[in-house]
Amino acid sequence: MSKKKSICPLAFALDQVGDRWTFMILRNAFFGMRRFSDFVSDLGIARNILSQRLEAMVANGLFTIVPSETDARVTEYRLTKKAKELSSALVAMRMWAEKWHPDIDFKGELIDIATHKKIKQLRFRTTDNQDVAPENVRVEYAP
Amino acid sequence: MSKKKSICPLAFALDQVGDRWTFMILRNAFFGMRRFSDFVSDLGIARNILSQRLEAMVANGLFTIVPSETDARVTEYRLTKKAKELSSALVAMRMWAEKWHPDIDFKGELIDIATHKKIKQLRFRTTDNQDVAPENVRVEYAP
DNA sequence: CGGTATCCCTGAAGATACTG
DNA sequence: CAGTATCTTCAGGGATACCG
Repeated sequence: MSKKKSICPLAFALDQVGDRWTFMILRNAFFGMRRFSDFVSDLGIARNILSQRLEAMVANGLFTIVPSETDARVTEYRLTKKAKELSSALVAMRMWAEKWHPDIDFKGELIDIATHKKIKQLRFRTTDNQDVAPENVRVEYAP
Repeated sequence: MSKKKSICPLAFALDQVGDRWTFMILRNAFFGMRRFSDFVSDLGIARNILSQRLEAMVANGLFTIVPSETDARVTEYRLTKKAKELSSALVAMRMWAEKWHPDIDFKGELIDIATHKKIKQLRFRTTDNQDVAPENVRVEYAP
């Protein structure tokens, strides 16, 4: 490994969330998990490691620490907007896994909370709001 | 670490592409890279590690090995459809990085190859083709 | 060219005990 | 409860030499 300041956005993103534990922590957080001990017991992660990850995630603006309103001794890790917007990437990975491994019995389904219908595909939009299929998206470099 | 057969689709996906090198290899492959030595020299990855990764990726159906048509001695790693469809997830991560770190000078831009317009947002669609914004997508569990 | 076979070594993860 | 502080282990990565 050992990459310094990479100009690749993907590498950059991976610097922040490319770690396996970070992903799993995020996943649990998306499901409403907010407390240190809950992460420990659910993920089976060592306390010191979790501590490191959370610290980094706070530093990267993925979590904000908030004292619980109900119990003063309890601290809550709340997802920031930045973190929440990463869910699209996780959803994309989930859809991919479901599509290519239909044999596996995954739990849960992606739904639109407004209409309650199942999510089937991912799309993109141009700056002028035109629909674009994923396979038509490319990275282009200016000379 | 140490997760066996996890029922979480995200964990499952990470088992296949959750490794840093795998991500970078994929990225390069999306840009047309196909040969062993090219990955070695561009990524700076150790040969044995690259070998391991490629082997796993072939086993997971991300690459197919094809003898080069131009040079018989050369082997090509070609992305499968499965791998290509993962690009959506990478694009999502790229968009996220660009949005939240506009200060960074990332190279290249996402464009629609049909109209050549810039890609701005990611959307989803329900099974009956209705548009859904990312923030309205949730995972729901059946009792 | 496209790997395989070794050896080494570091850094990340785990376990555990302790603290505010 | 939510961490911190240590200690230890081990596997993953790097370097290098070699092979078909």
